[in-house]
Amino acid sequence: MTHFEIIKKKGLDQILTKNQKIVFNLLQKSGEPLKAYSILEGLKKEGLKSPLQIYRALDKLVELGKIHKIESQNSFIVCNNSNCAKNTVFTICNRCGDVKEVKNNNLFEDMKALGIKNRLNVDRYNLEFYVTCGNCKSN
Amino acid sequence: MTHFEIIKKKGLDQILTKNQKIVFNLLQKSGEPLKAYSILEGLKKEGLKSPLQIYRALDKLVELGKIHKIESQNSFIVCNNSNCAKNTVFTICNRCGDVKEVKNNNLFEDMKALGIKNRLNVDRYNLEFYVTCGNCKSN
DNA sequence: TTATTACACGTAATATTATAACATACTAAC
DNA sequence: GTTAGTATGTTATAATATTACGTGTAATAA
Repeated sequence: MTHFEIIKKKGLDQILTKNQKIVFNLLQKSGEPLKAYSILEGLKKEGLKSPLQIYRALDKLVELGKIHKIESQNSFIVCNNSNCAKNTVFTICNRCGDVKEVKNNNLFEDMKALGIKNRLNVDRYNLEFYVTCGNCKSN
Repeated sequence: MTHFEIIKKKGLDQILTKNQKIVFNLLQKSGEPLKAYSILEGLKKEGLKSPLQIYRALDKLVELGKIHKIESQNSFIVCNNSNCAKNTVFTICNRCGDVKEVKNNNLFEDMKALGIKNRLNVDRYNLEFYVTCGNCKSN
């Protein structure tokens, strides 16, 4: 096994490159979903200048499963769920857009069973629950 | 009850306007997901000229539940499922991007139960199964 | 009747999101 | 030392979506 293959095998522990680290750290610090161009804004001071630098890092981080893309918002959020295997379950508030990753393990088990039951031969899934969040409900 | 309210109540049977009809018919004829700008291309001959004309029609059709948006592709497809209540379950092929709306009623029941079980107070959900489609598997 | 409201439509300009194309550099494998 | 694989940097451009403003039309309210 070559050095590269070893690193690839490590998956989540793969060593991040400079730009990947910078982008990942910002997302982690934020804790909420950020858009590519707002990440770029936030990282001008780190020397990042072009959208492509951001998108390349984001693509890689998604591929590694360290972050997820919320498609309906074109935003990115740090993965909150060590054993999601790139499957994603989010709640998204209808009113304020607030996003939370659902971590409940039973839910992941149930979803897996659902794919099998329906013979869909699923590699991966993305589930978005549109809800009214607690905050919006009380206001 | 006013005339407008009556029409709104009718929901799926609401009378479509000229542009909404044109866009819906193209989507229906196509049977597969189309993107806004390719819809625009296809409808130049019908006199539609600007993206906004397309987006306005698409927004309304989504709101009425006559079509769905596939967020990860920025594409739109005719709803295939009379009782989906705007809930969506798609299979999306990892390789060729082919999209199919899943119609299985038991699946919708199971999803509903899942939302309740997890106390997520779900208004609506979108579920995307990433698969390798039959076509791509055999090739 | 005359406002007024609610929509639908048309058009131009612009904003936002994402990628193509090309050049350079680093590191590991052979 | 050469090759392959990957990361980086930069400019330009493509693809997706919305803002802002103006017009028309039909239903409702005064």
